[in-house]
Amino acid sequence: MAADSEDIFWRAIRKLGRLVELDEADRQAVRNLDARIATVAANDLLVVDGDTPAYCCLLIDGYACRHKETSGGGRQILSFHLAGDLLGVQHALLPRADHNVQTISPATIARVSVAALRALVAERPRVAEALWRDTLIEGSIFREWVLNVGRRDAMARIAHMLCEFAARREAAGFGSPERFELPMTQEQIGDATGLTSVHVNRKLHELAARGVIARDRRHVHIVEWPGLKQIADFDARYLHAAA
Amino acid sequence: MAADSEDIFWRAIRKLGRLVELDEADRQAVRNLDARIATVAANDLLVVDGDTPAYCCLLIDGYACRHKETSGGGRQILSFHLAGDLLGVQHALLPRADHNVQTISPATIARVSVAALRALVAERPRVAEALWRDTLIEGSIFREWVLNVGRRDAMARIAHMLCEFAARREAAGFGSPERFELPMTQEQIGDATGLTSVHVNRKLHELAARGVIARDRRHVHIVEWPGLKQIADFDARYLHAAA
DNA sequence: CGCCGACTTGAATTCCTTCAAGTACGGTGG
DNA sequence: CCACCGTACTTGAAGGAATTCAAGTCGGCG
Repeated sequence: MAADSEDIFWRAIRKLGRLVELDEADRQAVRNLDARIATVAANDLLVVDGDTPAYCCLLIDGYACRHKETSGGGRQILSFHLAGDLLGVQHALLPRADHNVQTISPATIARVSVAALRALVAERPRVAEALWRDTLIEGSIFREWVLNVGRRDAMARIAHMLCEFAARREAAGFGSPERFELPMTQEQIGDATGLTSVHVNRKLHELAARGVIARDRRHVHIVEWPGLKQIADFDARYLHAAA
Repeated sequence: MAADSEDIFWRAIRKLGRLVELDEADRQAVRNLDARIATVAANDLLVVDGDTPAYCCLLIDGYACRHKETSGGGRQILSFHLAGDLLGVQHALLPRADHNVQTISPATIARVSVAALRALVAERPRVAEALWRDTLIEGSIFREWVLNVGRRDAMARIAHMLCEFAARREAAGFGSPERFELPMTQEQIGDATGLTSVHVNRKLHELAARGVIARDRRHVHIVEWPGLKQIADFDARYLHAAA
C-alpha cells in the first residue's frame, strides 16, 4: 500500500461510520482492503448488466449512476452516486449484475475483489452491519423513486431529484446543499425521472421562473428550499438520515 | 409450540432454503422463533409509514403489498407479497418504517419481534446470509419497477406486472404460472403501475383482445406466454432465480 | 332482494412526447 | 489565438398516450 493510498477510503469509512459505530480495527480492516485504483473517463461502463463481476467498485472521486434499459432502448437511471459510495456490494451474494453502472463524470475508482469483501464481512461484523444498513437504505431510496416516477408530475419529479441530490451531498460532507454543480446532463435527469430531456429543460426553466432555484449552466442555487421541498413533496425520512 | 405451529414457517423456510443451503439446525432455529399468529382482514394496515414497529411480519397465508403515498394522496404500490414472504426484516437495522404494509386479502400473519430476528441473525450466519440475499433481491425488483413505471408504456407495465406475479408464484411453489387468480383489484394494479384503474381496465381488455391472456373475473389464463413476455419486455433474470 | 364495491365504457381534456430548428458553450487543432 | 466541431441546451408547434369526468353494469354478500 502506498502512503497516499491509505487515504482513498476515507469517504467510504466516513459513510460507514455514520451507519454503524466502527472501532479503529474496523476502519483499519477497510483500509487494508486490497484495491486497484483506476482513473476512468466520463460515461465509462464499470459494470454491465448480465455480467458476473469479480470486483465491486468504490467511487473515490467523481460521479456515477446505475441504469437499466428496456429492449426498446429506453433508458432508466436508477440512482446517482458520489465519492464514498460503494457500488456492487450485492455481487458478494448475487453473482449476476442486474443493471449497469456507469460514470457520469471523469472518476477515480478502487476495485475491491468480491472475495476480499466477503472476507471483510466475515471478519468484521460491524462493517457487515454497516454494509447491510447501506443496502437497506438504498432499497428505501429505490422505493421512493418508484413513487417519484409512478405518482408525481414532471415538476415534482425533477424538484425531488434536486432535493435528494442536495440532501445526499450534504449528508456525505460535500458542503452546502444550497449551492452546487449538477454533474448530470438534462438528458440524464430525464432518464432518472422518466421524462424527455426537452421536458426537463422546460420544467427547470419553470422552477427558475417560480423563483425557487436559480441556474447558471449546471450550477444550481436553491433560492427557496421550503418552496422546492413543497413542490417536490420531499420528506428526507426515506434517506434514513444517511445515504 | 403447538404441534401445528411447527408448520407455519414452512413456506418461509422453503424460500430461505432456496437462497442459501440451510442445515437442520438453521431450519430449527427459524421454527423456534417466538411468533404471535394473527388472522387479519383484507386491507388491514400491518405497518404504517413513520412508525417504529417492534415486530416484523411473516405472511403465512394470503396476500399483502407495500405502498407509499404522496402528500397529494397519490398512492404507489411498491411490491406484492405472497405467503412465505417476510416483511419488515429491515426494521432489525432501520427502526423507522419508510412505507406502509397492508394486506390485500384476508391473511394469516406471524409477528416476530425485531429482537428475536436480530438474535437469529447473530446466531445463524447462513440464515443471516439468506435474509441479506432476500433483501438484495428485493432491491433488484424495486429497480425493475423503477424501470417499469419510468420507461414502459401502459400495456407493457401491466403485462410486466402479470409476468412477475406469475413467475414469483411459480418460484414460491404455488403451482402453474399459466392459470391463477389475481388477488388485487384493477385499482391496485393501477397503483402498482402508476396508472389509473380506468386505463388498466382498457389495457387488460386489449391484452385479452390480442389473445395473449384470457380473463374470467380475476382469474387470469396466460394463453400465450412468449407473447405476453414480449409485450411486457419481461426478462426474469432480475428475480435472481428466486424471490 | 337490495346494496356496495369493482368493473366497464365513452367523451373531453391535459400533460408530456415527438419532431424540428436553432443557439451556446467547451474543447481541439491549426 | 481563433476557427471549427460536437455536445448540450433551448424553443416552438403538432401529436398522442393516459387522465379525468361521467354514467352506467355486473356480481357477491348480507
